Order: sequence, then structure tokens, then C-alpha cells
Amino acid sequence: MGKGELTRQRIIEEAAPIFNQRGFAGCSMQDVLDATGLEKGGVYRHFASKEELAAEAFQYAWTRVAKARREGQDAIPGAVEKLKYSVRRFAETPGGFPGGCPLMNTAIDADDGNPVLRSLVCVAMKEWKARLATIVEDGIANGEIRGEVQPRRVANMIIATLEGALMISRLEGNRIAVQDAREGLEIMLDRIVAG
Amino acid sequence: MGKGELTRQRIIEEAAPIFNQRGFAGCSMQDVLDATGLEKGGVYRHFASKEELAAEAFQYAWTRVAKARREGQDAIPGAVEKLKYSVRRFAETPGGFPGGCPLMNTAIDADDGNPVLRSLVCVAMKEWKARLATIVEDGIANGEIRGEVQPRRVANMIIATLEGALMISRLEGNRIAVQDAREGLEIMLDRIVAG
DNA sequence: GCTTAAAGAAACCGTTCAGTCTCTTTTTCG
DNA sequence: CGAAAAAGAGACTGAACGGTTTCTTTAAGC
Repeated sequence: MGKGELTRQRIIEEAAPIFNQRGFAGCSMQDVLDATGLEKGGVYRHFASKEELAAEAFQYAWTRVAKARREGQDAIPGAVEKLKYSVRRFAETPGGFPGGCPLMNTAIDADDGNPVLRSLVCVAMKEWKARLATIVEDGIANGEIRGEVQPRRVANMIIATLEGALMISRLEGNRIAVQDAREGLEIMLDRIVAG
Repeated sequence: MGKGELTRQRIIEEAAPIFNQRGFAGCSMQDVLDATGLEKGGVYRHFASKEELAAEAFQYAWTRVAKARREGQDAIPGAVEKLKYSVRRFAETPGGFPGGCPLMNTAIDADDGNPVLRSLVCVAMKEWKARLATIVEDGIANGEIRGEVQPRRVANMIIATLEGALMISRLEGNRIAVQDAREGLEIMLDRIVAG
């Protein structure tokens, strides 16, 4: 990787937390310059526009967060245990990235405009949901989870509850809401097992 | 109410949807001028700053949304039925205010800055949570709900799930997530009844 | 209906915005 | 080591930003 590519990556990494904390409109290019120590020319050589940088920053932030949340999940045996692990992992790493969950932040930030960011968030959401739904489907297939359970509904419930709880927790400045969500979801997950 | 007060109120009502859709930094005073048809002097006579207007706009938006969600709730008998009604009402009015839920939008918008807006959101969240928790407490007191149930946890679960689901629904442009959340929460609420 | 105070229009303030361009410095590679 | 290419500094552009001020219009109270 040449020096240019290295700088580009560094800009993304420095800009991502700022965009995640302040939103697209709330983060100026000057903020990025301050954070990177570069000048205008140094940044605009690597990105065509603020929007392009913001898009790359979101991708970076989400990739990092999603990877951290997934970590260790493959080693867990059993569909329900895998789901519980996902929930626990989410609840235990609420400060995984400065400014909170990039998915939620960018979804709220871009849902009434900025189609570029919006579509990236849409894809990210779709992938997360599919990942959870697949675990449920596998559980149904091997008889661990009851057949009537709707994978999409379970996935939506998990994502909605966790993200909503994170919003509350960040607002209140404590972990109570995410802990409550975790416990509530674990009870729910116990109820989808077969038998 | 004099003409001044009337204009002030009209500015708030016109500005609230814009702030709710674009966020504090994403909505300029020029946008407010365009929406109201007034000029700078006409607006700044009634508000000391953009922040003051945004605060009033949030209060207006949240008051309206909260009232709409509460409507008819008092007539519902039984704690669990009251809670179910709240959930149903939320799920059925996802487009209650342009731009989505002001509480979530402003919480995400202001949680890493703007202490004025942040504290208003905090109070709103506290009140909503207390309202739900009180219903649970009443249900426990009259034996309708099991004694082990933690009112705060139920309240957190309901708010988190609904708000998270609304975020998903708005991102995807359909009502699937809020419907899934509603059904999931109803099952959860059936499980907290005594006996 | 006249006086007076409130309300609004519009020019204006300095600052910051995203983005461009030119010129210098630093890599990179033969 | 030297030439060509890449990277970065930093001045600059015009528009938009939040906010102020002055002056005109409109509404209210006697």
C-alpha cells in the first residue's frame, strides 16, 4: 500500500468517530482537518466530496462494529445459544464505537435525505437481519426451534430492542436499558425453543 | 392571544417538522424563513436563538406525538390491556409526525452535544417511562400482574422495542418491523400476568 | 381616529461552509 | 541519483451560516 492509500485510510479512521458523533450536517470538513492535521488539499485529493468521505466513514465504522459484535459467535453451538450470545455481546459492548451505533445514528441522520448514506444503511440493516434470521432458520431446520416461529420477526425484535435500548442507555448515560433489553430478549428466546 | 403570540406559535408549528426531519444542524434558519414566509427580523423577534426555537419545536412535536399515542388509553380497563393498547396505538400511528418520533430523532441528534435539547429529551423519556412503569405497578398492586415483574424493565423493553422498530420501519419504508414489534411485545405482556 | 407600542421587512455583520486551484514538497521507480 | 508522478499545503471562491440593527408597517387601546 502506497503512502497515498495509507493517508486515505487514516482520514477515514479519524473522520468516522466525528461523523458518528455529530452526524453528516453537524460535522464540518474543518473538523476533519483538525482531527487529521491535514489541510484542505490533503483531504480533497483522496475524496471527491464530503459525502464520499462520510460514506466511507460509515462503512468503516459499521464494519468495525459489526465485526466486534460477531466475534466468537461461530464457536457457540446451538441456534438459541448463538442468538443469546449475540444479544449478550451487544449489551456488553455499548461503547464499541465513539458516538454509539453507526447503523442507528446514520439511519436517523439520513432517513429523510442523503440517499447515498441511506442506501448503505439499508444494506447493512438487511445483512444484519439476514444473519440473525438464518440462525433462526437453521434452528428450525434441526428441530431446536419451534416451526411456527417466524425468523424475520425474531430478527426484527432482537435488532429493534437492542438498538432502541442503546438509544435509551446513551441518553441516560448508564447501561440499565441495555441490560433490561438483554434480560427481556433472553426470556423471549427461551420461549421459541421446541418441545 | 395577541398577534405576536399567534405568530410565535405558528413559527414553532412550521419549524417543528423541519427540525424533526433534518436535525438541528441540518435545518437552517433560512429553511424556517422559507417555511413560514417570514424574514429574519420576524423570527428573531420571537426567539433569541436557533437553539431556543429548536427547543420549543421539540417540545411542541413531542407534546403532540405523546398526546396522540396516549389517546383513548384511560378508557381501557386492566393494566396489561392498557399496555397492549399503548403498543398497538404506537404501531398503528408510525407516521404520527413528519420525520418520525421526535424523541428518538432528538435523542440521537443531541446525545453527543447540545445539552439544552438533550436535557429536554431526558425529561420526556423519564416521563414516558414513568407512565408505563406506573401502569405495571398498578397491575401488580391489584394482583393482575405477577409480583416479581420489574416495572422499570417492562417499561424499558416496551420503549426500546417500539422505538427501535420504528427506526427500522422508517429505514425500510414499510410497517413490517413495527408490526413484528407489536406482536412480540403482546406475547411478552401476556407472560407477565399473574396466575 | 389618533397615538403608541408591537410586529415584521430587509439590509447588513462577521464567520464558516464545501470545494477549487496552484504551487511546493515528498515519494517512487527506473 | 535523477526524473516523473504522487501527495500535500494553503490561499482563494462564492455562497450560506446565525445573528443584529434599522426602519417601516400594522395592530391595539384610549
